[in-house]
Parts: sequence; structure tokens; C-alpha cells
Amino acid sequence: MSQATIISIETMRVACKSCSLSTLCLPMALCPEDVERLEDIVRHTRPLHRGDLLFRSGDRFRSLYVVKTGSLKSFAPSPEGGEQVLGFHLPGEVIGLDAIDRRTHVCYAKVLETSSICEVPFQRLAQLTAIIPSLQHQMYRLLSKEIGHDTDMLLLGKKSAEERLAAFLLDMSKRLQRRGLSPTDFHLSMSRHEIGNYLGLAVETVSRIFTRFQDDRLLGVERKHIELFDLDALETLAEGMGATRQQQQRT
Amino acid sequence: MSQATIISIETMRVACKSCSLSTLCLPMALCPEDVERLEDIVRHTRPLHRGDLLFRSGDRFRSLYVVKTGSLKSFAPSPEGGEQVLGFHLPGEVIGLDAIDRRTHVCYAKVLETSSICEVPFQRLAQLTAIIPSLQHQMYRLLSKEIGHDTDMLLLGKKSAEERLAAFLLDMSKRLQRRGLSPTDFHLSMSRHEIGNYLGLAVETVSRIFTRFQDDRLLGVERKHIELFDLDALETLAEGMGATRQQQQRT
DNA sequence: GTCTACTCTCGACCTGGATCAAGTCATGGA
DNA sequence: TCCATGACTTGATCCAGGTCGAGAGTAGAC
Repeated sequence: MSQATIISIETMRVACKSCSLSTLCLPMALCPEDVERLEDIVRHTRPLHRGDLLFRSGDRFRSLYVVKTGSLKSFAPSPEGGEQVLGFHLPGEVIGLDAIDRRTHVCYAKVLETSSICEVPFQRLAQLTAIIPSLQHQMYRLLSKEIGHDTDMLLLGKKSAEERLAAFLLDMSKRLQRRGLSPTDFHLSMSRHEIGNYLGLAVETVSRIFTRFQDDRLLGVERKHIELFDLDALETLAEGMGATRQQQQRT
Repeated sequence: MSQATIISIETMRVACKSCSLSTLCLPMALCPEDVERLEDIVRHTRPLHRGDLLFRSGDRFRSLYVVKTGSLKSFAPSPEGGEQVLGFHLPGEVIGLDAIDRRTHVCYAKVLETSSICEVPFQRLAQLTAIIPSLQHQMYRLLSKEIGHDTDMLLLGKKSAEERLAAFLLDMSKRLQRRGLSPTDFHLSMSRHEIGNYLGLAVETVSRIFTRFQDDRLLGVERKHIELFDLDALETLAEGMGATRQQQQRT
């Protein structure tokens, strides 16, 4: 099956300037005529549905993708045949930055719920960044931010199961808040299994900790609907100051 | 103590064109006159010694640093007072990419052995990238590569202790090979403690696994000197195909 | 040389979270 | 409506690797 049959791009005029995400996405801090230049290269794809693949591992890298609405997960096939969830992507976030270097995607991006996505051809974007300094700067910041986020995840890998889940929920909370949604009351579009896989925990552990957090009145869970009651307590937990188990590794 | 007393920069003319690392570092694929423009902005610091800090968390971000010889580690202070090792930096590698977005360093970079380092002021580099397309492309690739490497580390966090150490050794091996050194016979400039901290393992575990690998004739260890005997076996181990313990998490 | 301090190794024991096994709910199709 | 399927929860058991304790090298200071 060719890539074309997977995502079915229909080129049409998009208006970045009227997009509610313009403060998160690339046009941030561009003057009106520069936004128009950006609009010229952005392509709009028709909405994708749960289970659709935006790209596959091995696909040639051509474009970055920006989530406009909905959400996606990216994952790599693991050698044993399973999959390893690498991240979740919310509106305003850019997908595909890791493929610039290798010229080829090395992971899959799968749609978790009906989503609309903007496609930004990378070569043309790079040409634009050379003549619009603020866009160039935005790109550097975007790439750097991604490195920072990955580093945070890396630190997470060394924490306990409770710390990981608390950090995950706070991360989602902050990212949703940035796009103007409630930071304390939201819907998780991914399954417990995907959360567990992402955090390196068994589904059962994720489930148990949700229950524990609920018993401790830190949050309320009703299937995929989450309500955070005590952000501070979660923050404290996520920092690794939870309970007694202290004495971090010294070097 | 001010930063100036820590790193003591003495500006002097450096010759990127005669540097053995030019194929790894920024000047890769630049034409001679572009290399000269790059040389104009690169500053040379006098050699730093074991224990010196290149920058501290909280320092304002101004420059990227390229390791010319020697090695460094970067680490973040953990809330409990310990430190969390984020990575090791070998010759030809660029440090500080994660700070572009935040404008401030959020980790420390400490010298592990006598090292010489090139300082590249970021603002001037960004100006140059706007007029030298191949340099811009190189920067995007560099940032993207860093994201890819972090992602690999992230995957590592979900593997067993043996898999982690095998992957760590292979990573070092490949990085050393890229700079033209032996991929099977090298010196680790970091302590067992630092390796363990980096991999999220106790020192004792690192020590035990080194011994086990040695018993299995996969490698030879003599304090910090490492000799890899069976790269294929290590690769197999690192991929998670080691022994029986299979059935990866499905999603 | 000797002291001191540190790094590394190894054995014994303990625990967090994975794994295994059984349910309980939702949801959607016939 | 009932059944099938998949998502989630809960309990019981097990084990990889952390923690503790104790040496054995090694290296720099004097």
C-alpha cells in the first residue's frame, strides 16, 4: 500500500492567521505578510480518523506535521513484535522533527481520535526560515524544546511508578492548558495500555496507581475522563519528594 | 564565584579547516570561504581540567560548545540533593542545544578529563545559518539528531539492566568509531557511579554486569579500560533478544 | 614510604512492580 | 435483546535489581 492511500492529501488554502493555534505553532511572532508566506506552503489534509497512520517507519521524510485538533501517538516497532510508544501529540504540537536528520521516518504516527493536521513541506519551510529570521529562531526553539522535553522524559525513566504517572498527568495538564483548555478536567484519548507502554509500566500498575491516587483524593477518574484535584500534591509526588523513600543516587 | 572565573576564555584564532573533527562538527560540507566565516565566530578556550564546570544550571545561554578533545558529562541537580547524569559528551559533539529554547542552561556540564572546547556564540551562528544554507541544514540535522538520540535513550529506560549496559557500551563504541578511534578497545572516562546514574542502575548492578559480561567472554574490563570481544552478541543483548525473557508489551 | 579517601567488587537480603489469573464493565453488532 | 469483544480493575505470586554491609584494590597527599 502506497503512502498516498493512507493519508489522502487534498491541497487547499488554509488560514494560519485565523487559526486559534497560531500562538503555539510556527507563525508565532511573525508579522502578517510573513504569516501569508507561511500559509502559501502549508497544506491541509482532510480529517483523519482513529487508527489512521499519518506516516510509517521507513517513509521518506518530506514534511513536518502540526496537529490542529485531535491527538496522535507515535511509536516504534520493538524487536519482539510489540510496539513502543514514544509520545503523544496534542493540538499545536509539531510531529516529525526527529526525521530531519535521517531523511526517513523511524517511527509510526497513529491517530488516536478524529484529528485535523497541517502538513508543512520541510524543504520549503527551510527556505522560508532563511529569509524570515524570526521564523528561523522559532524553528531553533521548537527543536530545542523537543530536546528538553525528551530529556525530561529521560529523567522520568528513573523514577518510581507513582512519580511517573504523576509527572505524566501534570505534563498533559500543562500542555492542555497552553492550548487554552482546562488543566484540571480533561479527556485522555489514549488507553491505559498506551499510557503504561509510554511510561514503561504494566497496564495493571497504571490502573492500580490511578485507583490509589483516587483513594488519596488527588484526582477523580471515570474511564478516560480525568479530574485533577490537587495539582500541588501531584507536583510534589512527581518531583520525587513523595513519602519517605529518599536518598537519591549520588555521583 | 562568577562564571568568568570558571572557564577563563581566551579568544584566539582557531582553524576549523585544519581540525580533525571538521567532518563531524559544524563545518561539515561547507566550502572553504564559508568555513572561514565560521572560524571568525568560533572562540577557543584554554584546556579545561577534570572537575571544571563549562556552565552551570541557571547560567544565561549564549553559546554552543563543541568538544575538541577530552570528554564531559552533563547533569541536573535532583531535588533530593543528588545529581542526575543526563549524558556524556565526546569529541566532535555539540553541547548546549537544549538551552536554546529556554535561554538559560538547565543543567551543569562538567569536564571528566583534560579537554579542549570550542565556543560558538549562538546569535552569530544563527546569523550565519541564514546566509549559508548548508550550515542551516547542518544545524537542523544536528538538532534533529539530538532528538533521535534522546529518543533512543528513552527506549533504553524500559529495558533490563543487561540490555542497558550493552546498549551503553555499543553507543560509546559507535561514537568513538565515528571520530576514528577503536570501537572495541577504549577508555571510559566516567566512573561506574556515573554510568549507573546515567543508566538508572545502582553502582553494584553495573559492577556485577561488567563481571558477568566478562565471564561470558563478551568483553574484558580492567578498571576503566574496556575491550569489546563480541559486538554482535552485545548488539543482540541490547536489542532485547537476550535469553528467553520475551513477549514485549503490546498496545 | 604511610595515610586517607575513593572506587570497585561481591554476598545477603528486601521490595517495587511485573506477571499471572480472574473477574467486571462498556460498547457495538446481529 | 443478547452476545462478543475489548478495556479496565483487582488480587496473588514472583523476581530483577536496589539496598546494606563489608572488603579489596588504587591513587593522590605529604
